[in-house]
Amino acid sequence: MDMSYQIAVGRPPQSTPSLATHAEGQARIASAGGALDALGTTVTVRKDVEIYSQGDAARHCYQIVSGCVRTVKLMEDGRRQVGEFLLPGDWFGCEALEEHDFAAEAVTPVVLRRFPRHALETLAERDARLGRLLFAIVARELRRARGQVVALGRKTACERIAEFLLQMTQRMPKDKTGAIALPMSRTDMADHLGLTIETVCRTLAVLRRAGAISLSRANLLVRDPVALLAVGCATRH
Amino acid sequence: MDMSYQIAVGRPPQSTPSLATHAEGQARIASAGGALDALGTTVTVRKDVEIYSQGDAARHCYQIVSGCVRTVKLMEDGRRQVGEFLLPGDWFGCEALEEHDFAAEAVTPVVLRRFPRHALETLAERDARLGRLLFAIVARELRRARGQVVALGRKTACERIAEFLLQMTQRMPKDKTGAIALPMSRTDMADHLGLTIETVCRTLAVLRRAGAISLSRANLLVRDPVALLAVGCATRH
DNA sequence: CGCGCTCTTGACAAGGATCAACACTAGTGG
DNA sequence: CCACTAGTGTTGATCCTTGTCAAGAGCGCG
Repeated sequence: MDMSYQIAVGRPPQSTPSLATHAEGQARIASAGGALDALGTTVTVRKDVEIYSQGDAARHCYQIVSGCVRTVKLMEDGRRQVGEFLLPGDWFGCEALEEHDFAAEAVTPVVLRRFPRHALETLAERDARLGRLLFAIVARELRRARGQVVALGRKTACERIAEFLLQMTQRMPKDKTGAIALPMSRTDMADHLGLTIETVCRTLAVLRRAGAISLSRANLLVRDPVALLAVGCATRH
Repeated sequence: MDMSYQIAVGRPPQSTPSLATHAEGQARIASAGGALDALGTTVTVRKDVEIYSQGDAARHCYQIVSGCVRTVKLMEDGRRQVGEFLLPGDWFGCEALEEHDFAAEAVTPVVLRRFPRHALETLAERDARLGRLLFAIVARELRRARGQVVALGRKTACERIAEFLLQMTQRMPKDKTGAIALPMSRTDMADHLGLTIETVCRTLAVLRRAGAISLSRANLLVRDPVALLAVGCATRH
């Protein structure tokens, strides 16, 4: 079987099986062969620099090699919504119709593979596997966006944060203690979860005091995944 | 040019040009010809009956002929989120990966065209235009979901309702006075907008008193689209 | 060492939720 | 045809989660 195009669902299977269905894996393409490689160019972007703006014509789409990217919608009055955080292996920008509706910015220094959309489309029409891959990427994005809709529409601050921490723990590489380094600031988290920085801080403090996590700045260790999963956030008060 | 597959963006061009970009048109397929017609079967569903459940294997996808459909996510404790309302011409269920993450239910009596997904996929691999159509449908869904994320994450109750009313006015057929008949209940609206019924009622009352709309039960007339667009919802109090 | 970040915590305000009562409408059956 | 009932919508009173405003703590960097 030709593996030059493949979708890996989830990271290398690691721990926490109860969350397996949450592992909204990244679609990636094995670098081995494929006409795709010839189309891409490698780009590096410094921290906090914009990759494209909202409203830009959608000429390229991207796959992350290393680093973390956020998608951002800015309202005229300055309110900000972070759509999602993207990690190595993740694709973004593929789904744009004519123009990008969100901007993309580097959360950390980032290395990307950049592909011209029209070339990708042309190739996809000759190679059905690539077509399926692109479709799966967008379908996965849609599922993730809908999960966020449920979180923002119907979950409490505590539930949103617990869910977010679990997701990040699934997606990020762990050190030997099982801890991860959150790449984004409190502001980014707040704007992703539809909260304020202060609420994020306070809720993290509650979870820490409850013994569910330990956290100092960026360094996060989920001590009690079950408690986080169960978050009616027992400490209702 | 072969028109058997086409994406019509927006309804027959009707009024309110300032919102043209909002008219997140429905992707539809002209009934004239196309191998697609042979694949579809017509289905009717009574009001409030489920078309598929969340968790169901995704065997079919659908296009609405008449009526209104909602997609619904139900949490274990009964909290409910309505993903979107779908109207004639709209597709749904195409984006599912393995199983549907939301249920689909008839808001009103509904007539559907139902297509087996695997047959659609097979056909799409031979006919690039159908492939592009399916991709565009999912991309459009994704854009809509992201708009909802911004609304739920960063907009006030009043802004969400104003935006919703404008969208519905764009998408629904108007009578000679320019009014529309909202197909869904207050509960559905509330669960779509991440609010309670009471807040929906009260906010509608505020907008009515401000002269921006007139509304009795389901009958809605937007009297002052500019005011609705501008909603900082002046009546902050 | 001190400046400028981001993060944290506290006090208070407010938007929206909850609880409760009532109004309106459509449907049902006598 | 009317009365009754159940469901949906509306409005009021009150509560609570989260936002706002403010001050301080911790950390990185020149």
